[in-house]
Amino acid sequence: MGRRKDHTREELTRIAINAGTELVVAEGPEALTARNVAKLIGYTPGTLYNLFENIDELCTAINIKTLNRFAVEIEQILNEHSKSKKRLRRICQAYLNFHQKKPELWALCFATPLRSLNEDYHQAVHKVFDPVAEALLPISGDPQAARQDAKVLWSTLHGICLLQQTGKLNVAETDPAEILVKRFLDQFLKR
Amino acid sequence: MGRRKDHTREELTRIAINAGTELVVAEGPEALTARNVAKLIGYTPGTLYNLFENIDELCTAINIKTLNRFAVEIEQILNEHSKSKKRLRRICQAYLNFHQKKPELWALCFATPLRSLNEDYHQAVHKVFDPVAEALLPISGDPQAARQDAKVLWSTLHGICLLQQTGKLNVAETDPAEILVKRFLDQFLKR
DNA sequence: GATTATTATTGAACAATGTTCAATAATTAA
DNA sequence: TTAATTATTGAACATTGTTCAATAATAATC
Repeated sequence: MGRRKDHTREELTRIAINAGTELVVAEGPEALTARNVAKLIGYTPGTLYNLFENIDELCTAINIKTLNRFAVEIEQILNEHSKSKKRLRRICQAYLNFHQKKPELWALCFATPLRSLNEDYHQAVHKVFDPVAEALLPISGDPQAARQDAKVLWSTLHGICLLQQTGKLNVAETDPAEILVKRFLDQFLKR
Repeated sequence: MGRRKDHTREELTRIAINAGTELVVAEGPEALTARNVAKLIGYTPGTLYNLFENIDELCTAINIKTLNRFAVEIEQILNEHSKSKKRLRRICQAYLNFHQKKPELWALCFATPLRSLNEDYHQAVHKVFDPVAEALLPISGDPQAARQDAKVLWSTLHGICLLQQTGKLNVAETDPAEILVKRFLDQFLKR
């Protein structure tokens, strides 16, 4: 078959991203292959390389969508609460909720090594990171400290979920992520 | 060629693990392929499958060696220091040092998804984890709290190094891992 | 409307991965 | 010396990512 032009380039890109997302949700990050995505959208692998430089770029595009959705959730939390500590606890809760409800998308976003992270990705990260740093401002003191604390907070959430999901810290007893995050926050916000 | 028997099965296993380690250190985790390792030790890929169930098992074997080395370092730290907080700060420092000096081995151990983690691996994790939980006992109060705090501490270190190495949290400014860990510890040990 | 130019899509190919396993040849046992 | 054992090979298969000339459907031109 030759030229079909059922969709614009932009439409097709969106279709591929959605199909990729479905694949990851249904079968995990390792199911995100060029052939799987192509088959699901009714095209051949070659077409995907018209839309994306490589498969990592498709992966990054999915992650950007994921981050943007999470950013909306954070925005809602900031609107619903005005106290800093309450905000932070709710954001952490939302993070854990995301990890629990969509572990495959979480893994694709945070536990899958990628070769290329473009500017769009870093922008999406900002939309998730900046509100956390802002919520920390009254607690940390100055902006620089708040941003550093936000990185620590983010890293801890990240690490707790990762070690739980990968089982790389399977010692005798297993503590739910919520318990560990609570323990962290109780001490972290004590100021 | 047929049967050579230059080495015992155990020797050959050790040789393969060492070769794999060298490969990872020199060229990163993605260089750890059956063919690369086989070539380096003067055998064919098939031989590796006589020694290991699959390539992940070789990967795990390397990680066990890495963890055991780190466990020795922790042991030394506990011998050199008796104060809990000093111990913990020095352990964190050693962790950061390991990450900085051997980023490829660190990545293989903590940032590479594996399909199988055997009992030997979890035992090696214990040798690194338990001393941290022990050092935390006077600070956390009871043993359960200490173990939970150890998981938090471990997760935070893990997260900070991972986000730095992968560049998945590249916001405007970059803070060295040491700064972030110090900020974490200052608050975490304030009790 | 016929012809030409453009381009979206294909599909076959290549290299590299993990993995298997019958064949083989060197060692060990009888 | 002969037979049994087994460590090692090497070729094969399936699956990856990726490339790119060929193709066929659309768009442009006359």
